[in-house]
Amino acid sequence: MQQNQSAAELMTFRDREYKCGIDVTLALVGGKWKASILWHLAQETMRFSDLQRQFSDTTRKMLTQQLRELEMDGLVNRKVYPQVPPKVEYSLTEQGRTIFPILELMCDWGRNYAQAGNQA
Amino acid sequence: MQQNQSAAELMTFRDREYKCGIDVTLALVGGKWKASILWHLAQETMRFSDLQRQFSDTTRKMLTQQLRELEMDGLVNRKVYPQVPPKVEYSLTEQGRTIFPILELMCDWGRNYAQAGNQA
DNA sequence: AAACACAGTACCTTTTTGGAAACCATGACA
DNA sequence: TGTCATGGTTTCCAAAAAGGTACTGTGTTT
Repeated sequence: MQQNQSAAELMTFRDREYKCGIDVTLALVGGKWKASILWHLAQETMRFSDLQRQFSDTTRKMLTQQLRELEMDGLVNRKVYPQVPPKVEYSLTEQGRTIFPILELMCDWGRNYAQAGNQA
Repeated sequence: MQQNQSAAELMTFRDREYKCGIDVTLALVGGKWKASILWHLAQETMRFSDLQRQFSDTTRKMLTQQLRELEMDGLVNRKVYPQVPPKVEYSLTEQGRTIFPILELMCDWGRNYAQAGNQA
């Protein structure tokens, strides 16, 4: 009497098990920066230094860490131009683009929430 | 040349500032349990003990903590019946229900991702 | 020969989150 | 009188996430 929508199928992702797609999604984009990074990359391909400017309140280390994980998870492309000084461009993969509708809703919902909250 | 969609307006929520609605949304439901809790409550009102059964891999402490925060944030109702043994029912508020479309998308997207990933 | 630009890496510390185990309050019930 | 059920709280500890600072590599320019 408890298997209504997701039934008994467990999902596996990076050696962990998840009962629900929501948890998989959060594992992929639930950190402090990933969703925003994807959102920005959805607007345009960006170099590492562009991202640094956009996310000026984080460190290079955090950015590269998050980008590496997004890349491993197949959501982001990393293109290195063999030149000096280096040039590296980040963009969304096909799969990365499929998450856009969620980000859009999250963006609107959060903004509405903040506005409503401030009026109360 | 950088203000395309969210412009210069900062959002405030619980003494913190956010540049983007996405970050607000993640602050509200981005933890390890909150999104799932909302998802379950969207299906039906539940007593605390029901939630404990559904989330058998977490502790009472975490559950109450998350529920309290969701309540403070206006997403969840807590109704106490004055009887012994106690009976407490949790349900979504109006505002809590507005997040349902996001959760639905997240559920589908995560499930698709997990399936596709397992075939690769 | 020295300095610069870009895109990092390495190492270490701090903060946040999650979790285990024990304790509490109350009225009903045996 | 003692036990049970429900819905918690408290304290302490471990793990994970995030952050700070310094260092690296390499062609090009000065």
